[in-house]
Amino acid sequence: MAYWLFKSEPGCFSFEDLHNRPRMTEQWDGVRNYQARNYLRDMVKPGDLVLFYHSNIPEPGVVGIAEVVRGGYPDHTAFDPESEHFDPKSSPGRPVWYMVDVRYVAPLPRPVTLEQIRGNLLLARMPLVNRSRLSIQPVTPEEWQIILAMGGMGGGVPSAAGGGESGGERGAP
DNA sequence: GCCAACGTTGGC
DNA sequence: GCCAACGTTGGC
Repeated sequence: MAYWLFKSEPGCFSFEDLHNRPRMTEQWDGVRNYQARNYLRDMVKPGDLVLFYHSNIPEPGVVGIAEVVRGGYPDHTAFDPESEHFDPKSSPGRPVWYMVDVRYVAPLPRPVTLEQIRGNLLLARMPLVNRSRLSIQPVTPEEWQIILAMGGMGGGVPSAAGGGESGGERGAP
């Protein structure tokens, strides 16, 4: 099981939008960067957990948790000339771009801002800090724990969606 | 809206 | 294969 950070511009697709989906799932398509593509195609697996990050806003940061429910499969929006993500280099026979499906899990009680992340030396190696343009990033278990603790979720991710955050709260590591 | 960082494209 | 030009991302 691995951890990831997915970035999205909330004006395009926000964590709340994911929450408001009827089944709270979303196809994470439109990624057009080879390094991010490699992660989606080869590494992102069902059951992996995702930090949902809002970019391009006055206070960017991690706002919630999602879960991967389907691993990498060809991004069909690349095949569609009508799509803004159309790419003639990609075809069903030889797909270039890949997507995954994610499910809403829970919001962070307190969003963790980029400023806070930059301010924590233990998070200095996150790509977010010095390679901010990568839209799909791996997160180490240590970074995961730290960010959840900073967000007021020190006890870990609630097992069920919908986030009853009472009960099993334990001390941060 | 500006600008720095960085990825991609295309000429040679 | 190099490198300049260009486009995009994203913080501020």
